[in-house]
Amino acid sequence: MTTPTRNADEQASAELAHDVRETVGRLVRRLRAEPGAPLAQTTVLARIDRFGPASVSDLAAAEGMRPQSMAQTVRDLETAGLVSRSPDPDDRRRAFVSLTAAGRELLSATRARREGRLTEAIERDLDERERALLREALPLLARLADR
Amino acid sequence: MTTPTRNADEQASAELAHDVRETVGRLVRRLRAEPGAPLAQTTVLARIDRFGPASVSDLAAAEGMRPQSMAQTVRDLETAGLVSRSPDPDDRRRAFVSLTAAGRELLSATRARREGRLTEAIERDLDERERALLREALPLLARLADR
DNA sequence: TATTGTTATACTCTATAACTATA
DNA sequence: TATAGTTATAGAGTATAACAATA
Repeated sequence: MTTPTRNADEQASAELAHDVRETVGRLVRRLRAEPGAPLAQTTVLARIDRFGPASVSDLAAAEGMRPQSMAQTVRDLETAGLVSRSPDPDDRRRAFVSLTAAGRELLSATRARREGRLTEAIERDLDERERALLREALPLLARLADR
Repeated sequence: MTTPTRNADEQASAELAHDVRETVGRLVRRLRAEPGAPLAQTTVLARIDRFGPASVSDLAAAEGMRPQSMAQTVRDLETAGLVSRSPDPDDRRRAFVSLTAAGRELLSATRARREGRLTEAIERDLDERERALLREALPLLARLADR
């Protein structure tokens, strides 16, 4: 028999793990259900707008997904005319993905609707202390994701 | 032109929203990639184990998804022999979903592997202060999901 | 050899629509 | 009428495998 403390800690961590899975699941379901462009595409669009043009590999690494998966998302965005590619002159394997005028327009329109309502919810349903708490907690979740 | 403060706040919230989307996306991708039963099934199994038998509707509400979607997950679990149903004698439309011996066994085996490693990561990569912070932050994310 | 990127394919997850049975 | 549940179907999202081109 191990010590009661050890067991209690493990139990607490297991319950926290369950709560993390459930909360994250609920949130991603909710975000996906929002009107407008698909979540994965919108996130990539917002990332390019915020951090600038990037290669498919860079985008994949930033989102923590496989390059093949990101290639699909970028292809869909390109087909929709929301991004375009310009070859990297220094490395002909690479290409920079950047927003087209249409992509910027869609992003603005989305933001006029307050970023698919998540931004609105953050402003309306959380106070400043809670927003600060959330800002502190996100890196912890990222650490769990990147372990 | 609106006040600079208003714009700065909106900007900060929009960036927080982006970070939430990205972090949650990364985490759910990582959880899905874990070996063992599919994430959605494991979560339902863990929920029944923690909170006891429940109807499909109850489970759907708890996870914030449609009853039709939960019906699929429960059907898959039943096909795999991990859960069974017992009719509610008071309401013949309803049935309680509970774990079978095989379901309990799978859950134990999963926990022997430390709950798909998320529990392990929580214990190993976070200190007590960070775990407390995470516990505080989860309800905020849930609020954003349930708004 | 390693890296960047691609297409083909398949699986998980979850939604909407349309339905049955019971309350 | 409302609620609990189901099946059918479709779409988003992402992975693995296999490949081509460039470094």
